[in-house]
Amino acid sequence: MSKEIKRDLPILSLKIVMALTDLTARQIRYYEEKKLISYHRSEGNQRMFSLNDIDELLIIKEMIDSGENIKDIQAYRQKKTSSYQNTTFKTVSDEEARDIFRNEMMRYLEIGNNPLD
DNA sequence: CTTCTTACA
DNA sequence: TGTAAGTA
Repeated sequence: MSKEIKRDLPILSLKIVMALTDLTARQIRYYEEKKLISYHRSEGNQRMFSLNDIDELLIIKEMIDSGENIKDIQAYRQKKTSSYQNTTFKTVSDEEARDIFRNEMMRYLEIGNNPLD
């Protein structure tokens, strides 16, 4: 049996996520509305989050705090999702994965979305 | 008590 | 984004 934690399992309540990310319920729901994050519901239409969701929320929070447009982040995620099929995977740690994701996000936001163009 | 949606400031 | 209102 694996001792690995299933980080993609939605088991966290909004309250916990708020405490873990320092985001308000309003912000989290807003990000969801803008499709900045994928979401899952459970009994009673309650939002449930996974550990991976926490990571993405933290990243998005940084993006927004650093003044990025909702639209750019949204565009990035759509592109990301649609190009997953023929991707070569290699084993990386969660920390590496988060780092890679953040860099990709940063790079994407810097290229082709420059207001000065 | 916690969360949800809708709507207004 | 915050918050009030009426629910589930």
